[in-house]
Amino acid sequence: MKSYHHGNLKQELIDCACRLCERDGYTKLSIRTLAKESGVSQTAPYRHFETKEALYASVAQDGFNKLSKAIHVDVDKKVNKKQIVDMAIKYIEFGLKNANTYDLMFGTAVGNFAEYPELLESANSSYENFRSSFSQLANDSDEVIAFKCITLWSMVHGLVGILRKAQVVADEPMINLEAGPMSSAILIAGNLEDHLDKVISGIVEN
Amino acid sequence: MKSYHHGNLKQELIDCACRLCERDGYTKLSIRTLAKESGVSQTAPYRHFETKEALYASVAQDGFNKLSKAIHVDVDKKVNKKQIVDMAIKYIEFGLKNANTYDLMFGTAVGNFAEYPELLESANSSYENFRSSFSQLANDSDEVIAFKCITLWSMVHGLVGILRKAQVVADEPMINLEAGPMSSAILIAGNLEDHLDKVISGIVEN
DNA sequence: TTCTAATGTAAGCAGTGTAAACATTAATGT
DNA sequence: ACATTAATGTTTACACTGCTTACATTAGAA
Repeated sequence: MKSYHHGNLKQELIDCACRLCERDGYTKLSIRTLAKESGVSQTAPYRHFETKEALYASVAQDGFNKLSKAIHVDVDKKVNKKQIVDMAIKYIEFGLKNANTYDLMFGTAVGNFAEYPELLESANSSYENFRSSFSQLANDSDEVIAFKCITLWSMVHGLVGILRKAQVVADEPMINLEAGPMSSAILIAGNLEDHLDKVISGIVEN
Repeated sequence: MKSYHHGNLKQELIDCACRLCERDGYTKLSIRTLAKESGVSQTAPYRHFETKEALYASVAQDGFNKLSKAIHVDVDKKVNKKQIVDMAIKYIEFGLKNANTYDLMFGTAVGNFAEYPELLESANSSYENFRSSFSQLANDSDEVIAFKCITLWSMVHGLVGILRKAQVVADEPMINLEAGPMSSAILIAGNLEDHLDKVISGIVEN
């Protein structure tokens, strides 16, 4: 016998939404199916999410939290270039393995992060994770650190996008590139570490 | 008095779709309003586009054609680094000024370009435009050219994404960045040419 | 214990993509 | 020139969507 009140609906909706978004892409997600999945009436989710965008925001937030973990570098030991390269690789792997969630985090489905303070916080926290690694690398001014940081971020972010467009599937051998534009992305994919090492050297050594 | 047959419906639908997609974002576009706009019944578009995705493909194709024009470099004169920097700037400007169309070109709304040969052709042609400039820059092997090319592409592609997330509005002063993550993107935006010059030097000079 | 706010349900609106059956007309083959 | 066919348009309808409104239940505060 189930009670009238679910008890933990909000979290269950978020968890379920994260799963479905990543599996089918966020466009396929409907609030109704989500409600059904949680065994609740089709309008119940609206008690916890004013709009569908608000639900997306929660999924995106969860994505940023996972990204933070994925790219985390132990800052106790002194940070060197190799660790930055590792972080970049981790970032790219995250983007490729969680492609649909990544869309939600960096696409336009959530228009304005400022409307969702928790999401904004998580996003900024991911950025801060990224940034703090740079801050330990050299005695740069804050501005230089920020500059290097945003340069690398846009670099890896772009790589995620291009590698996906080249139809690379993360945990498969890098095949099936012939049909897509930018097939030469395979040149990078096949030498990702070398590639990043080279580019990051350029950024780090100013 | 209007005739039963429209005469030029397909092209009119594409033109209208391009306009509306860029104005409101492709998610807001409905086939019905598109049909109404062209003064035709709500299912008439299906005689020209099997699915909504096929319509998106046409809009994306148009986007790639425009991109090709935007980044075109006169290859008669010898290509130098400055021209590559210019091209990169043109690319980024295109991405920021045609943000919604850009989403269609590089997002997941059109899943597999191979299903739309004309789109694939236009996309590859844009890439070829990009590539040919590099091929004139130095006596590199095809592989090295492809490598440099895809490196720069992912770079500018990433910048477009990050600058947008930082809420930069292309033809406005670079303001309103405080609320977004990665606000430091302004550091790049404010020095775009310098930034690109530096990064491109690293790529070009191997 | 009573009252109120939080959380759930039921019914329904306006809008969507798209399929099926039918209407009109342009193009084509004899 | 005429008949046939293929292309292009319309009508109707289905299943689905996000979301609103009015109402039901219950948990927690007064």
